[in-house]
Amino acid sequence: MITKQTDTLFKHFEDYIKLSDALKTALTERLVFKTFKKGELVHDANKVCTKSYFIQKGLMRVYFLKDGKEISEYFPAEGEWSNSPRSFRTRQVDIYYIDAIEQVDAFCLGVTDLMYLFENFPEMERYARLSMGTVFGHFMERITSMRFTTAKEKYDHFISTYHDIYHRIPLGMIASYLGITQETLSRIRAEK
Amino acid sequence: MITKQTDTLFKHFEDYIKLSDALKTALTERLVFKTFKKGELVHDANKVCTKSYFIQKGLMRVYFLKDGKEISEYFPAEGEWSNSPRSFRTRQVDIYYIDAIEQVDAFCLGVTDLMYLFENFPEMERYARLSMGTVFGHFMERITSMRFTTAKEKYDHFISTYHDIYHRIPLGMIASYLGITQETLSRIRAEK
DNA sequence: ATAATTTTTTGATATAGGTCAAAAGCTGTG
DNA sequence: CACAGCTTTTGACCTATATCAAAAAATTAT
Repeated sequence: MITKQTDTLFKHFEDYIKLSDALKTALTERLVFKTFKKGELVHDANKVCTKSYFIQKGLMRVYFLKDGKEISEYFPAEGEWSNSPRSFRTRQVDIYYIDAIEQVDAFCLGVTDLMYLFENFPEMERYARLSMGTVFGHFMERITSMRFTTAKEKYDHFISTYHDIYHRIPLGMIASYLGITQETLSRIRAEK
Repeated sequence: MITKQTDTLFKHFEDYIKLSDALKTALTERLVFKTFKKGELVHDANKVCTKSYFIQKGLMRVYFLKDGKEISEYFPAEGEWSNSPRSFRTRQVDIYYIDAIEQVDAFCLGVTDLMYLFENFPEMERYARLSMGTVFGHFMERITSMRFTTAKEKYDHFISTYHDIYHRIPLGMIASYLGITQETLSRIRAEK
């Protein structure tokens, strides 16, 4: 019998809470291993997001459409959860699509299963609260950085927060994430 | 004996969880009523933020300094908690100051008391997770809006999200919140 | 009230970065 | 390999918004 490679995931949980064997089992039973090909759609904005993916390997992109153009919202990577946050939370459709920038290995957890875990393992509530706090902090920092006036400053901040993965993301996607044109970003990269 | 006016606060909690009498009592015992005069400093960036304020009446401003200028981060108002998020969470200093835009009535809850509540009332964990989700949603929407190209679009989005209180916030503070100059904002308001 | 201070508006000018267009560089497929 | 379809770069030009400066309006203090 093949054991699921849940090490990374458990390690992630243990950054926030102590994992009991019972919770480990309950999690393992509910996680479904899933892979996505490069470019494959992970979540469609026209549907309610009922699944959250914990990325083991690879890189995704959360984006939305504005005037027909794809605007990157953020890039979930190894060791992070990926979903359409509000849709997953409120069970309503939202504007975000998710696709795979690279081939992805992930564990899938459905809302219903997650709810079961919240009901039966109070420490899951704590995990969610604490891990959400971390993400919240990143978002705040990002808002702060988006007000840095020049495009160069925005790009520099992007590089520093995404230093491990920025070279794996196409230029055009980074430009829309920063709210600048790809021409401008290309010029910023050229000088220096 | 004077009863604390905890109605608004309890109502806020009950948007997310059912409040037991025991939790109500535990909360009431730990909340300290506090007022701030207009312009008074609520939190100093040079200190660790150990208190969270639930605003009953009035308006605050969370801001930081960039090149000696005050940049508004957001404006906590009636029915919301106000603190320096990362400092409160990590017990380290952070860049944010908080002051009162108007005279404020608030309930103060210290970190230690909050920790006690998390330890003894699992439903508090759930409350925190869920209410944080709401705030998280607002932040995401804001990041999306910050990429709207024109200053006018940013301002329109601000008006729609802060429609109840935008007229109570001085123009200069709104401008720095949006990342535009106050001259530009003044001109936007003038036309139309 | 009157003065003092702060906030907002108005004007003139400069520039970062947008738009449009086209060339160059990559990547994958039969 | 060669072609098709992307992605990135380069160039020319233009516009929204920043800057700087000063007047006007509003708020606060004496």
